[in-house]
Formats: sequence, structure tokens, C-alpha cells
Amino acid sequence: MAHSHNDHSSHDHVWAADLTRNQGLVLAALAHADTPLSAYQLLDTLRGDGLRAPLQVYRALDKLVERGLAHRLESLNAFVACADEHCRRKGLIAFAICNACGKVDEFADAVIEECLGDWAGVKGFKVERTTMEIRGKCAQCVQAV
Amino acid sequence: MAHSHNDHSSHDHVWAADLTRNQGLVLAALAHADTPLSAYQLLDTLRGDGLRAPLQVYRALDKLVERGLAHRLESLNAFVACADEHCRRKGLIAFAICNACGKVDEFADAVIEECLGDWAGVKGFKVERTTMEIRGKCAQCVQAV
DNA sequence: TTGGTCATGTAATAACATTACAAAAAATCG
DNA sequence: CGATTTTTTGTAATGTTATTACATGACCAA
Ligand SMILES: [Zn+2]
Ligand SMILES: [Zn+2]
Ligand SMILES: [Zn+2]
Ligand SMILES: [Zn+2]
Repeated sequence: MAHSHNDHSSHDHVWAADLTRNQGLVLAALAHADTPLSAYQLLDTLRGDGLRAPLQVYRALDKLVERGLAHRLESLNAFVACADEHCRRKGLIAFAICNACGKVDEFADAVIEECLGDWAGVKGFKVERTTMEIRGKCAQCVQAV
Repeated sequence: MAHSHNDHSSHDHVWAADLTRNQGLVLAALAHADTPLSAYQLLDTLRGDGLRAPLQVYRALDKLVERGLAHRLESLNAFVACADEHCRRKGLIAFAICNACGKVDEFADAVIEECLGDWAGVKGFKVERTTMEIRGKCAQCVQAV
């Protein structure tokens, strides 16, 4: 791979060892943001690191999402770093997105997943992927009147 | 309103009486489709009826979605007519979308909604709107090998 | 060395959605 | 009724998100 292993020295986390340079840059940008970022926001953020075209970002995002290191929020057309290193061992993931401050809370719920499994069993539907996004106001923003 | 009350004679359903012409056209197009349609697909479909610009479709969709007569599928950037005349009396709505044939099954699940309410209660999150979209294969397409 | 696979770079284009402004139609009210 | 206000419509331009097509370079293995 094209990964040169000398670009990540300033990062807080140990990235999956085999990320390419572009993937590492995108994941780092997502991890340091406190709200979701669109592909074009990522591109702007990373122009200083040599990224120039949307496709470079989209390709990196595809891989990161595929590996569960990042998630796409369909209702925002934006992306977040995975906030839970165990989320791949869990099943369905849900996101609570604050419409006021933009912060996202990632969580898993076994009961919801079970409900879904029941429904799918009855209907004969084969679930491949589930999007669950709750929009509203986080506790902090509710208090802030 | 601009509704002239003479355009809907051929429809199978009784539309909400106060739809405007554009809203009626868009809802009829969605209702007659057997898969979700994007705004631009709707526009193409309705060019013969005089629609020319994306905004005409988007405006109609906004109203229809606001009133619960149509739903937006975030993971497809597309829209469907509401398949359940009582869906506005229920709470959370989920959509099972077949990746093979494109058909969408709209359903409500009280247990999932309750889980969500519990989670929101604990977290102090004020839920405004929930998107739940299950992607996979419908029974028919699973069988079709 | 050669061929295969994966990642990258670049340009162009497609698909989805909104802003801004003007005009027409409908509802409201004295 | 006519005057006012609100809603809907029409149109153009623009902004945002995502993909296609094609060429190149890096790595690996036969
Ligand atoms: Zn995660
Ligand atoms: Zn908030
Ligand atoms: Zn519905
Ligand atoms: Zn199907």
C-alpha cells in the first residue's frame, strides 16, 4: 500500500495500522471534529495536506465506512468517526443528532435490534443494513432554552 | 388556493381536498409508482403536466411530507406516497427497502418507539423526528435466488 | 520480468437541492 | 365590492453532493 507511516505522529489514537495516507487523513479529520463533516468540508479541511478532488475523499470514506471506522449519516449527507470501538461487535447502531449544536451520540440497542429481527423473520425480509437516525435536541441544548 | 378541482377526476383515491395542483400531481405520481421516486424523476414524469423546474417539485414535496401524505427516504434521496392512512396517528415509522426490486414496506412498531422513548428519557434528548430505514432483500427477491 | 491488484490523481459530469426575485391566485377584511 | 395580505407559482441561477472515465503509480507474487 501507499502508506508511508510517517504522517500520523501527531494523532491521539493508534489508527488501524493499514490505513492509507488519504484514509488516515480523513479519519483524523473526522475524529478531531466535534460534529459530522460532509465530504466537501473534509476536502476543504485537507487541502493543506494535499487533497484536491472530491473523489479522493469519497474513496477514503468508502473504505472507512466499509470497515466500520466511520459512519455515514444519511439525514445529513455527512460523516462521523465511529465513536465506539466495539460497535462492529454489536448489531444495529443508532445515532441521536442534535439539531441545535450538531453533536452526535452513537449507541446500540439490543431490544430494537431484536424487534427488527422479529419483524424481518415474520416478513421474510433479509436485513443487510439499517439506518436509524434520531433528530432532536440534546440535553444540553434543551436546557439552554 | 390555486386548486381548480377539475384535475383529479381520473385518480383512484380521494386526495386531501385542499391539495394544490402541483401537490396533487406529485402525490399522484408517487402513488402510482411502485418504487420511490427522486425529485428529478418526478419532474421528468410530470413535464407533460406542465412542471418545468425542480423547485416546483421540491415545494410540493415539502408540503406533502409536512402533512404526512408522502415520506422522504433519506438513504435513497427519494420519496414515496404514504402507504398507511393512519401513519400520522402512530409514532415512529420504519421503512424496509428492497435493494433488488426497490419496493418499500412502511410499518410502525410500538416497541421500538418505546425503546427510543426510554433512551431519550434517560439521556434527556428531545426527539423531534426519527429516520429508520432497513435495507435488504424482500421475501420475494430472496426466493428468486 | 510480467501480470494482477489496489491506491491515487485529475477532469468532467451527473444528481440532488436551494436562493433570489417576480408575478399570479386565493383568502381576508373593511 | 376593492384593498390588503398570504400563499402559491414560475423562472433563472446557483450551490451542494456524488459519480464516471481514464491515466498513472505502488506493491506483490508468479
Ligand atoms: Zn460505530
Ligand atoms: Zn445540542
Ligand atoms: Zn406513512
Ligand atoms: Zn424485492
